[in-house]
Amino acid sequence: MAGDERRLQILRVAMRLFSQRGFRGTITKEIAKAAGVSEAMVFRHFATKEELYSAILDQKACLHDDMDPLQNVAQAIERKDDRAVFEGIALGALTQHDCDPEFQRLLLHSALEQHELAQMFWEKFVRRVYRALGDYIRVRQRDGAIVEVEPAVVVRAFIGMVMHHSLNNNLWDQKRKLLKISNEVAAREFAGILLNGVAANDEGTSKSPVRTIKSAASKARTKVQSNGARRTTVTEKSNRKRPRK
Amino acid sequence: MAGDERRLQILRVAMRLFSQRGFRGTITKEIAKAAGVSEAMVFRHFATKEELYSAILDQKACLHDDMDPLQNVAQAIERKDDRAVFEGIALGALTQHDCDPEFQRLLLHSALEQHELAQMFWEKFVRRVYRALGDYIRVRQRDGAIVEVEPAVVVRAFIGMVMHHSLNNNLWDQKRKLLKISNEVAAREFAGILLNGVAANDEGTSKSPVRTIKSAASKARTKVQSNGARRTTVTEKSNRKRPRK
DNA sequence: GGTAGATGTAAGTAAGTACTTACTTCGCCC
DNA sequence: GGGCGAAGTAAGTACTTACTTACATCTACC
Repeated sequence: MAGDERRLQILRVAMRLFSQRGFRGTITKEIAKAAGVSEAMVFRHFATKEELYSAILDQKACLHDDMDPLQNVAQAIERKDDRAVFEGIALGALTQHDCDPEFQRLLLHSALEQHELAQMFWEKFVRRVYRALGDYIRVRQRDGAIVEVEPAVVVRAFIGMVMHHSLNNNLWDQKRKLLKISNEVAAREFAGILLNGVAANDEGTSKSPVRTIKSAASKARTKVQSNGARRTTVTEKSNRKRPRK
Repeated sequence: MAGDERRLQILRVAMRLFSQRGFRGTITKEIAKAAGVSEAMVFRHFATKEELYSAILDQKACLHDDMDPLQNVAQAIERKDDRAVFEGIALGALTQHDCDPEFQRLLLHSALEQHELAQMFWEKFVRRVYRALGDYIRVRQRDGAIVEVEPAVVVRAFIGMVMHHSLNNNLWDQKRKLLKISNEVAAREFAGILLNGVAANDEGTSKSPVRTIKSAASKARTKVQSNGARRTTVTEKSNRKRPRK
C-alpha cells in the first residue's frame, strides 16, 4: 500500500478510536492493530501520538474552516425567509452530526482535555455562526419581524436546541428512548418554536406567526427516520477489551 | 485525621481531578499528593481506582436520586403559572451548574467513556425530568394554553437551551466571549422564547403571550455576573511533561 | 506502661505504553 | 540481476502507573 494511502487509513482508524476513547484512552498499539500494521508504521507516518491527534483535529477543523457556516441558507437569508433560514441551519447541523458522529465526540473529548484545537474550532467556527446568524437577526429586528432581544441570546437558544438534540442522540440516548423524530421533523419543530418565540407580535413575516400543522407531532412519532445507511463502520473487532481483572 | 474524614477528603480531591482530566487521565499518585497523603492511603480507603471513581459518581448521583427534579417549581405547577414553571426550572439548573461545574464535566467524561453510572444518571434523573415536565405540558395542552406538539419535543428544546448555555459557560467559552448574561436573565429569556414559541394563539395564559420587556437584553449586556471565587485550584505543578524530543 | 488496632509511609512490583532500533521484503528502474 | 528506496516488522527501551508489602507511629484503653 502506498504511503499516502496508508497514512490516510491510519488517520481514519485513529479518528474512530480517539472519538471512542479520547486521547489518553487510546493506545498506539491498538491503532496499529486496527489499521492492520505494526506500531512502528504509525510512528513512521506520525512522529508522536500527539501529532497524530492534531492531524485528525486539524483535518476535521479545516473542513469547516473556509466554509461559510450559513452558506446552505444563503438564498433564504437573501429573501428573508426566516423559517427557511432557521430550519435550514438546523437540518444542516443535524444531518452533519448524523453523518459524522465521531467528530462531535472528538470535539467534546478535546474540549474536556482542554486541547488547543478544540478552542481553535470554537473560535473559528462557532464564533462565525454567532456572528452571521446574529447579524441576520439584527436585520430582521430592524425590519420589525423579530422582537428586540439580544441576538446572541436567540442564537444560543436555537443552537442549544439543535446541539442538545444531537448530543442526546449521539451520546446519551442512542436508543432514542426519550424522543425519536427524524431530523427533518426536529428541524421544523425547533425552528417553529424559536420563530414563534421571538416573532414580533405586531407584524407578519407573512400572514400570521409561524405555526406547524397541528398534529405534526403525532405524525412524527410514527415516522421512520429516513437516514438509511446508518454507517456503523465497526467492521473491525467489536469485542472491546474490558478492564482487566 | 480520622478515617472517615480522610476518606471524604480524598473523595473531594479526586472529584476535582477526575472532572478535570477524566478517569484515565487522572493518576492515583496525583490524587494522593493533592490530598497530602501517600498513595497507599488512597488504596486503603478505596480498593481500586475504579471504586473511587464509582464512589464519586454514586455520591453525586445519589444527591439527585430521591429528589423530585421539579420540586422547586411545585407551587408554580399547582397554579399553572407557565412562566414561573419554566423560568424556575431554568434558573434552578443554571445555578446548580454554576455552583457545581465539576459535576457536569464529570458526567460528560463518564458519558464519553461509556461509564455505566453516566447512563444511570440519565435513566434516573433525565428521564424523570422529561416525564414530569412532559406531563405538565400535556396538562397545559388540554387546557388549550399550549399548542399541540409532542411534549418531548418541547422539553428537548427547552432543556437544550439551558444545558447548552451551561455547557458553553462551563466548557467552551468560560470567558463568556459570545454571550455574557446572568443566570436570572438567561432563565427569563429562555423561558420567554420557549413559552411564546409554544403558546396557543387563540388563548391567553393570562392577558397576552408572554413577552419580556423590550430592552432587557441591552441591560443584560452590561450586567456583571455574580459568581465570584472562580476556583482555579491548579496550585500543583502546571509543567506537564511534553512529548520528549 | 504496654499492647491492640488504626493511621500512615517508603519502597517496591508487574503490567502497561509511547517510541526506537535493527532488520527484512517488496517493487521498480537501469 | 542488482541496487536502491520505500513499506514493513519483531523485539526491544525507558518510563509510567495501578496496586502491594513490610514496616513505623500514634492513640485509646487497661
